[in-house]
This record gives sequence, C-alpha cells and structure tokens, in this order.
Amino acid sequence: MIELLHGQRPVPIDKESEASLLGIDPEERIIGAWMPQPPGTRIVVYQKVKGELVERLDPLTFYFHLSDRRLLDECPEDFVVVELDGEGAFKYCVLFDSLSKMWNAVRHVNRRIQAVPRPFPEQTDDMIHVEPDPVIQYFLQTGKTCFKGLEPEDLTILRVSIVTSSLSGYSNPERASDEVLAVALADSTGWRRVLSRKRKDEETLLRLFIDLVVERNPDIIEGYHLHTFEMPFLFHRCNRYRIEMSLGRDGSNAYLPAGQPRDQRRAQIPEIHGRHLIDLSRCVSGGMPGDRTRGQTGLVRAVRAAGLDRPDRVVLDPRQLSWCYQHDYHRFEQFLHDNLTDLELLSERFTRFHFEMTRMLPLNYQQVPVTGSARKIDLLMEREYMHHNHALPAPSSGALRTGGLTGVFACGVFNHILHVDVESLYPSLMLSRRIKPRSDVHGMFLSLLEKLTDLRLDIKRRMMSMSECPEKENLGVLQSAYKILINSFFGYLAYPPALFNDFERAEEVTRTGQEILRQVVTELKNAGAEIIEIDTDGVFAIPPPGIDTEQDEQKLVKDISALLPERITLGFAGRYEKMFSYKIKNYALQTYDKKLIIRGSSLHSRSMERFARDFIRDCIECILRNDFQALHGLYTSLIFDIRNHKIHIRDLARTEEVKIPLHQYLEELKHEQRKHSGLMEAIGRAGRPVSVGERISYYYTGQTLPSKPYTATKLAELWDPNFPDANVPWYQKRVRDLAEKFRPFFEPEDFQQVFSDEEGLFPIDNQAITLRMLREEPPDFTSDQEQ
DNA sequence: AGCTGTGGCAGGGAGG
DNA sequence: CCTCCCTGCCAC
Repeated sequence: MIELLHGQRPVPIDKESEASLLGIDPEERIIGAWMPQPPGTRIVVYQKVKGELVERLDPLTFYFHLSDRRLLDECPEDFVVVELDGEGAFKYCVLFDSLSKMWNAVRHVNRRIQAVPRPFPEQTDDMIHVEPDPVIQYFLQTGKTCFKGLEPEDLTILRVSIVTSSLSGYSNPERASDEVLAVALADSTGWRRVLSRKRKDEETLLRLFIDLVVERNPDIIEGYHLHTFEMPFLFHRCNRYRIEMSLGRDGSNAYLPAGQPRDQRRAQIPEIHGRHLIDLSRCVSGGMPGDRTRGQTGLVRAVRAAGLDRPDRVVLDPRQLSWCYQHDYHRFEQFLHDNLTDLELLSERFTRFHFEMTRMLPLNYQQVPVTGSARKIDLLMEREYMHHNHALPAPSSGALRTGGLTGVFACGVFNHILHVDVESLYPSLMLSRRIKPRSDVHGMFLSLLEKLTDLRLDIKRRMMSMSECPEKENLGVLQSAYKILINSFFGYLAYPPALFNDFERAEEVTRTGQEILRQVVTELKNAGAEIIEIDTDGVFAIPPPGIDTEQDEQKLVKDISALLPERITLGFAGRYEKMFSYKIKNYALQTYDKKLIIRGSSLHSRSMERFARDFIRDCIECILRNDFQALHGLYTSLIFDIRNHKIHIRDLARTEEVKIPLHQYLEELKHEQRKHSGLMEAIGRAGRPVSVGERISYYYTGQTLPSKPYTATKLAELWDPNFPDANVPWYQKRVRDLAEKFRPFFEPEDFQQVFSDEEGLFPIDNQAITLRMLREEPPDFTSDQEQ
C-alpha cells in the first residue's frame, strides 16, 4: 500500500525495489503482500452512526490495521473504522473513506506488473511500514462511508432542484444573463423550502442555499442531472460572487476531484466532503421497464416513463420558466414542488439497487451509479480473491469474433405471431456448462453469478406474489437491475481490461448460444411453425395450424423447452395479432389490444426527425389495417404540409448531442481529422456558446437541394414562424426516401399509386392492393436444416 | 482514468 | 450517380 502512504493518488512503484522489499522475483507480483494479517485475526468494524459507535462485521475490511484505539473516539461522524482484535492488534492504523480507493491502488499495482496467481506468503513484521497520518489525511479528504450495515432510513437525503433564467431555454452558467432563479430543497424528514429571487439577489440566494444545506446536514444529496446541471451551475455562480461553496461536513468547499476528465463529453462529478452526491438520472437508466436505451431524458419524461406521473403535475417548457416566474409565480412554485415530489418518487424506486450494491462492493454510494457493470464484476472478483488471500491475474489480450445468431426468414405483414425466447441464455449457458474464466482458480465467477441469480429470482418471486402496489414496481426495477448485472457476466469475459477475461470462453458462450437457438428453430419448424425472425435468443414465429389459443402456445413452448439441454428453458415471451417484419432487428408488432410496438433503428430512432418518426408509425398503422387510401392521404398531406411550411420546427428539426467544443471541431477540420458536421456548422454560424453534452436541434434551409448539406443547416431556435425557411425540396425528398422503405412490399404500380405526390384520377381501392410477402432462407440455415 | 459484448440499419461526408 | 467509410442508434 505504498502509494497510499505518500499521497492521495497512486504513484508508480519501481518494480525492482518493491520486489526486493518483498523478497520476491521481480517478474512476479503478489497482490496483497503489503497488507498481511496474522492468521486467525478477528476483525471488528465500527461505524459511527449518529454519535454511536456501531459494530459491524465485514469480511471486506480485513486489510486494515488500527494503531491507536483512541482514534475510534476521535473519528468524525459516519466514518468507518476498523479494529483488529487479536494478536498484534493495534499495530497499524488505516482509516478509510472507501475501500475502492484502496482497491484502485491494488489494481494499479496489479496492472503495471504481470501478476501470477500465487498463494499469499507468510507474513513478517518488516514487510510493511504504514504511517498513519497521511492515510488519515486521505480519509478525511472525502469522509464518505460504505453504508455497510446501514439501512436507507439511517440516512438523511436532501433533494435539490434549481431553475435558471435563460431566454433560449438552454442554461449556460458562463453567460451573465443566466442566473439562478430559484432553488427548491426537500429532505427525507419532510422538511421543504423553496428559495426564489422574489425578494433577494442571486448572491443572497446562493448563500442562503449553502447555509440551509449545512443546517440540514444530509448524508446524501440527490437531484436529477445533479452532476451535469445543478452542481456545475451552482459552482459557476458561486464562483462569480466569490462565494465559498462550503458544503462539506468539515466546512470544506465542494471541489472537483484531481485528475483530468476522461473525455470532455463526460462531466466530472464534484465531491463534497462527507456527503454522497447522487444524480438520479444515472440511477434510472437501465432500470426503466422496457427501456434499454441509455439516452438521457428530462425529469418529467423519466417520471412518466416510470409510470409515476400525476395528472395535476405542472409541466413547464424551459422557455416558459422565466415568463412563468414573473407572471404566474404560484404556478412556478408549484412546478418546483412537483419537481421535488418527482425526485422523491424516482429516488424511492431507482436508488435501492445502488444502495444494495454499495454494501456488496468496495465502492461508496456516490460511485456506484456511475460505475459500469464490468467494473462491478471486477470488484466482486477482487473482493473474493482478497478474501482468499490470493493474488489476482492480469487481463489477457484477444478479441471475441462471434456474437448472437440473427436472421430474417420472412418479411411483410403476418397475423398471429408467437414470440419465444430462451430465458437468460448466456448466464444459463455459463452456469449449466460451467463456463468460467481460465484464470479463476478459485471458481468465484460462477458462484458469484449463481448467488446474484438466486438473489434476483428471489426478488422476482417476491414481486410476483404481490398484488399491484408501488412496492411491487420497486421490486420489478430492482430485479431488472440485477438482471443487467447478471447479463454483463458474459460481456465481462470478452472485455479486454477485465482482470479475469477469457476470450475463448466468451466464444464458447456465443457458439453454444447459436447452437441452442438453431435447435429452437429446428424444433419449431418440425412442429409446423413458420419462422419470421430470430435474434440471439428469441424467435418470432407463426404457430403451426391448430395452435390457436395462448394455452396451445404455452404448451408448444413447454414441449420444445423439454427438448433443450438441461437448465436451458424456452419461455413464452408474448403473442401478437399482427407483425410487420421489415428487416432484421426492425419490426412492428400489434398486440391484441391494438397497441403498436415499433422496434429497430430504421423504423424508430432518436436521430430521426419527429415528423419522420410519426410518418413511419402512421404508415405502419395503415399497412397493418390494409388501409392504403389512408396511407396515400398521409403521404400527400405530409408533402403538402412541407411545401406550405405547415410543419412546426419541433417536428422538423433533427436533434444531436454536441460531442466536442466548436474550437476543437474547427481545429480537427483544418487538419482533416474530421469531416464536416451539419450540427457543428450550424452552431458555428449561430455564434452562440454551447456546452459539450447539450442536445441541439437544427434543420435544413434554402430553396434547393444543397450539394453540401452541412452548409444549409440552421439551429432550430433561430427558426421564425413568420418567415419559415425550411428547405422544401430537402424535406420532400426526405419523405420520399422514408416512403422507399415500404416499396418492397408493394407491386410496382401499387407503390406508384399510393406514394404519388398528386391526387390520382381514381381513388385507391383498398381491396385491389395486396401486400407482398418476401420469404427466404438465411444462408446459415439452409445447410443444417435438412439433416 | 475508466470503459460489458456483437450484429445491423441508415445517413452523411468524401471522393470518384 | 456510385462506393466506401464513419458515426449514431438500436436489438439482443
């Protein structure tokens, strides 16, 4: 632990000198040699909670030594202290804020030098030399705890939402006109306060805010986009007035952690001594039912997606906020109260997983939601190996060459669709075939996977046994968060930086996964089903004749499942009235209660203009209804609306995220490292400051099709309804291109007639048009189907 | 400094 | 026009 003693950040160690210090071969590296323990030592962990020292038992903490018992009494509130009780106790002292800091140092050493698994050596007294003071200093720096043995109720949570005055609706703390208009605060004891600029200036408001936070003394501060909006904004504004942002428990200022940010896209997370900053937008992603995207959304949309919205919730567009503040303050205040309520609801539903992981991982709470799955698995493995006093392997190099099996067998519109999938294909395969990393000599990988799976299934069972209630939803989110972690065990195998990666085993998983799916397809075909599309672990099919009810389908699924290898089960994933199969990974489903589900980036994508998304959705609806007359109407009216500038800019514009600062873009353009970008050119022309990570809307202007489209872009906020200047030919071409997607499903004359700009001489006869269905055997299947 | 994987479609820029 | 390549987004 040499690094930790000399500073806050790991410093490179000279390989030879450390090897001689430890008396080992310099080519080998033994992790843990610097934290020996006398055998049979009993570890006692104390945590100071509300002034009381509480004893906790925790196998994680056995690396830490305590030199002086008195420190127990002197340590600040909520700090974790470890005591060794037994022979040689109190010899050394390491107080710590988070095990992760220590573990990072371990990893750092481990990665620098090729590690070979080897048993822990006999301990001698002179192997380590720990001076307590710098470590305590290090601990005091952030003062965060691991929450081991704590329940959420033991902690005070403060929720924060701020509103700024920004004419454009895009806040920029560096722009003088963008000020903090109001701050809303609520804590878990029921205390609430809205600070506004009504009777004070911004500086007074900011000072009041800081005083209130210190007074409420929360363990956790929560917000939605707290890391990317609230904290940086408050940071900048305080800076402007030279106000010390002294929010720390020890009176210290909020600060940005040392070190350069990984890339400019990702904002650095500020730190506050002794408090955990939780950005709920980071907790929500992945836990949303039916939402796999990581794309960020606003608070209101997130709450709506979680089904937690209330009918009387005040919704204000960012652009309306300033106006509302001045002219309808009551409504404005209600909006802030609704924000606070939303934060409470989201917190209740989405933080539980992260809280539980904090007790499982050597990470403090603040770090968990921003830590990826692969790293979590790495930390779990490290934890187990440390527990076994065993060194860790170094990552191996290689690459995974195969993935899931995919294919379309039929395109077009089909009725009565059965969707089946192999339940948790990859994790089940790893467990049933005992696929584990070669370097995992203790076999921890599979036991972790098994434990987490049991944990998840237990939560799921509890959930299933409940009647509809918020807690049931909470458990649903919790089990799906565990599912994501469980599914990452496969990704971990093929992840280059993972300590226990193993590309051959990953290959084995994908290969056997393909075999299983092939087997499912074969059995479905043997039963007389027609296969529409397959993807990795799921099949869309038309059930065989005679299989009509859901009960029939369930039985079919069960029968086929019985033919699969042990512990691999085929599940019933859904049934649909209709399916529009467009291309692989791109399809639409109509449920029996007439709901339309659209999947795939070519039919539904955030990069598409809203009018395009709506148009495609409407087209699919018409096609599923066989209503080609309406389809023709959709097309012609859209062409007409574009010609007459009847489309609102919100529907017309494309929205993209700003990836790099404008100056960097221009620089890279100059050196031909980058191609022109429509978005960046529009930003350059508008001359307004934008921050990296902002999502900006733009559209195309002009009278003719531009030869270089990026020269014709313009920010949507500059659009003037009185002088609409959208490029008519460009957007009409866009509509024609969208219509092209449907050409393969029509006879040429029919397509011509339905998607013609002009009204035809005769109205379209829905009965006269029959959609084409395209069937083909994907090449991978033609060979082994016959055998 | 930290990051789970592959497969697939669409669109735009750049150059022929 | 076309092809090639890169990026973004999505399904699993």
